Amino acid sequence: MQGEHVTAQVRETGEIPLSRSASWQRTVWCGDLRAEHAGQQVVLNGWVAHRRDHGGLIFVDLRDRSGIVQVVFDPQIDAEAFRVAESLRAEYVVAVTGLVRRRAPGMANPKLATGEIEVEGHKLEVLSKAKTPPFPLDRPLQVDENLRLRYRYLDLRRPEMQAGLILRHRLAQRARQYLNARGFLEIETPMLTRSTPEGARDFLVPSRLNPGTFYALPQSPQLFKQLLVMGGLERYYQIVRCFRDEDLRADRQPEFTQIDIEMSFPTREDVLQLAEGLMAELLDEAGIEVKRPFPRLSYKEAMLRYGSDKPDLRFGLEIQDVSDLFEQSSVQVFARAVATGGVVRALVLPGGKELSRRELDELVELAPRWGVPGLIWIIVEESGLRSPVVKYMSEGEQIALRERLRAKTGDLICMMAGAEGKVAPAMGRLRLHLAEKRNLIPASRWEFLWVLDFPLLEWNEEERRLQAVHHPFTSPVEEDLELLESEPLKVRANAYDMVLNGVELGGGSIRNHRRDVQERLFALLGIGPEEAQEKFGFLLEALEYGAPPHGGIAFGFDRVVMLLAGKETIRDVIAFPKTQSGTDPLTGAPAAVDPRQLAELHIICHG
RNA sequence: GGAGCCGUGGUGUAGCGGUCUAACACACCUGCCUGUCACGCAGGAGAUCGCGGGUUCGAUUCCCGUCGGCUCCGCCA
Repeated sequence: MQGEHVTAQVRETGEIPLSRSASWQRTVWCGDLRAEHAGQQVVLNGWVAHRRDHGGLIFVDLRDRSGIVQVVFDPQIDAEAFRVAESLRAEYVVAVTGLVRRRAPGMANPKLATGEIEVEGHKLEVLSKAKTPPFPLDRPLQVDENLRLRYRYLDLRRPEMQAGLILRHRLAQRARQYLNARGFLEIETPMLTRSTPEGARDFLVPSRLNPGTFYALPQSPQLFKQLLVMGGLERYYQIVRCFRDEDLRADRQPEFTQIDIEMSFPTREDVLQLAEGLMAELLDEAGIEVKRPFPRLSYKEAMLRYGSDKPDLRFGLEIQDVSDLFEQSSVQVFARAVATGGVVRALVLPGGKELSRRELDELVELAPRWGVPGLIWIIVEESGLRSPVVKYMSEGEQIALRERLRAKTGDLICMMAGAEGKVAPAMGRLRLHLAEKRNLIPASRWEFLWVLDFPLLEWNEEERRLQAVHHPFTSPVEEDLELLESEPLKVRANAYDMVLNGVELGGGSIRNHRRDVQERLFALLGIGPEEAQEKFGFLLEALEYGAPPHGGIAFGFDRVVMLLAGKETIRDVIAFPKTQSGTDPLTGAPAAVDPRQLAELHIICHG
């Protein structure tokens, strides 16, 4: 890029080149100008951000990717340039030739990086006129997102949007640099691949050459990266687009980007260290220092203490088990829960006495939406506990509860009882709800953690079968291997998830490199020998030709950028994202196609 | 598949059964203005209140449906 060269020269020598090959081409970027450049002749290219017309003097804020600089047009300096400046409007694209000069004392603008100087306009050329933009580009944004997406090229001119994409670029480069330095090779994998059972819904691509058959876009390059290490490439990475045809969320798009990593002969520890190092590097790029090693929690402990497999550790409100205190209780919901193998869990909101009766009732009403029938609140008063249920609780239970929870006067205790699988996540929701409501989440903290020892399998009630928690290629923990057929739900996986501030950033595992184990897993997942052979035969076969032990991890790159850019949705760090209904208002995708195209693809559409 | 919130000049909002002939700010247009930087001043133009139906003497306002956006649940190995 010529512009980059311009910048390099300016930064290294402070000298701005006199000209480019064409007279209107920039010799320096707007945002690079400083007091040291005063007295130098420059040519600027950019967009008119603002025009302030004082009648006899016109100020123009000229914007390019690097920033904004003020250009002054004075009829006594150049009458022709002044005349052209009078015709300028917002977003006109111009070339300005002029002289950098220090602003008069008291005239500097501390809000601008270039505020010490301004450019005296000598020549002004309009390269491109512009209609009035449909929404303002110069102030904190509050515009319907549909409109922003329809005019994405305008939205992208906003410095805030550019900052997100620039950070994204820098993070991607830093990741590559880190992995390159550790012997990882960036290798591309197919976008047109085969659909496999398990996992998310695939996007399908019809094959013209093979009527009635379809490619699938990859949900991730999982199998290919395993085949690459089996192919002896040892260390692989890719910053790669992945596709999943599921419903969208603020942090989920149908196409998204992963930093995908796989290596040969690693221990779990090797992968964790590599991943921590990578994240530390990326946060450093964003000017954030992180504490290492990252704390680790087992899945079980995470569910107990935080009611989530991706706990937000920026605040407390830890959940505690109090089942044992209520085995014999006259509080029926508690006693019955314990008697039927369930649990009683509690958390303390310090100072929660401030909540109004109305707010407490609201919590009770929310409980069913979190999947449990109810919630019991107890306020710790100086005189004792106050709660609708307190009359059923014995003196001993009250004392034991307070001591166990270390609840102080003025605190609120929230409790739920029932099956552990229901209560734990509901308590997790409650914990997040209270933290948000009470503003307990500090914005500028960066709390990483690893969640380890996930179960390998879980029961899918709807399909009445076992399914992989992570994916079917994850290996079981060695000691648990013998339980695989007898007690499959107790088998732990060699898997790990990295969490930052309650957001799942990435996950991975040590894979199966033994065919027999992989086949046993397929069998448990209800994939019989024939189906396994048909759909995964290539993998099973590869496992027989000297597959090294291997494992890796993949990060949701959009989420990393989102968090580091301080955004609330990954759409703000993706140049051209889709709406929640999966459409692109800019291009109109998805759209109907010509019947001839369908015919060629051997496709007939219904409805 | 489900729940919630939103939809009013170009943008963001106010109005929540009748002086609404729809208000305000910004943007836009015209004029004035030589030190502004979200310039200022004066004037002007610009809206079938997302769409369809219903209730009512009367609907931007209430109800139902529908479309679109967002948030969430389900879903996302």
